[in-house]
Amino acid sequence: MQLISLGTQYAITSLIILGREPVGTAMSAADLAKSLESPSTYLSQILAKLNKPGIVGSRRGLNGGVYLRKKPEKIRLIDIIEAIDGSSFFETCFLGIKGCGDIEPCPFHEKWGEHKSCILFWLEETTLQNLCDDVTDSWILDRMKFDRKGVS
Amino acid sequence: MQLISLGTQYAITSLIILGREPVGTAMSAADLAKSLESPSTYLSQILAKLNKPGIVGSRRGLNGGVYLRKKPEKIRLIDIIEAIDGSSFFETCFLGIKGCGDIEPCPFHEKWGEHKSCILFWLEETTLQNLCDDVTDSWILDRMKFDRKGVS
DNA sequence: TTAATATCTAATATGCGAATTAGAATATAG
DNA sequence: CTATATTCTAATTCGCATATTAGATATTAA
Repeated sequence: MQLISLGTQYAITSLIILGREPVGTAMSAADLAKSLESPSTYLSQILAKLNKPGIVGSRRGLNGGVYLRKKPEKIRLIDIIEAIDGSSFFETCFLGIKGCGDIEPCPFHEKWGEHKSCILFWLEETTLQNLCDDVTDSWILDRMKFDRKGVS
Repeated sequence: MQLISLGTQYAITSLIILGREPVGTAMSAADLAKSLESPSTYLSQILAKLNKPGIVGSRRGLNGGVYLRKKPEKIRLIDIIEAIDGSSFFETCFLGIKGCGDIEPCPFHEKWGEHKSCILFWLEETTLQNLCDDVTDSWILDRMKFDRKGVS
């Protein structure tokens, strides 16, 4: 059991790597995938889902790749999660009872609602910038497995 | 995405129904399954997992079934969840980074840890008795789809 | 214009939890 | 003892999220 899917985990880690470069810097899905040890075309598909909400853009061809379209402080964690997983986690009943709601609540409705709100608030206020700030250089270097051009 | 599995949802609802009867009252998995609209042998397997931790016992044969072995106020929600789903939710990293921990934390480690602790505390202090108390008669009747012997 | 590099798209495969099924074992009532 | 009700066990099937693959399309550098 996980709150977010594997695909979203890949996406967030990719964006943390991307977010440490100047906005607009492109990285290929293949390079990012090498870092994450994930299949590159699969990562490509995942990152493409961040295109519609305007989080990233992409360029085909030589020196192309995926790049941020917003400043990291404008990208909220919840936006990334919703783009890929949707918002089902925040909408479903703890007991899986259909029809559960304020009118006919299951015995978990109120308390579980509080917990969900608490998590939701956190995901809304946390930005990619916060994540990039929290990450140590050694942590990120451990995950930069590709050869960066121009970096010895 | 869900915090608990479908099987655990079935188990909790079954126990709520059982918990409203005197301790020791047996109900067949088939009857309970009718209430939950779940396959009965599947429910049987799920409820069997509550046997080892001493939450329920079972009797084969005519008038047999599954019965509570503890008072509802002694059965904690967390015990039910761990018996079926295990405790992976409370042990895994938000980002799925292996090696994530206090020593080499991922950028979510601390905050996510707080949220998990908060939920864990709730699941530890909530008992089956609490759930049975919170449930309204009409709610439970909606879920009692089988013919109860001796009840008109 | 050509070769190399990438994304994009869609179809397919894989793996795992969920669900089903069939039959064996056990208990009870009469 | 027999018929019936029930759990127990293990094998199988199903469905979906995850992952892979192949080919089309686009871009750039030279």
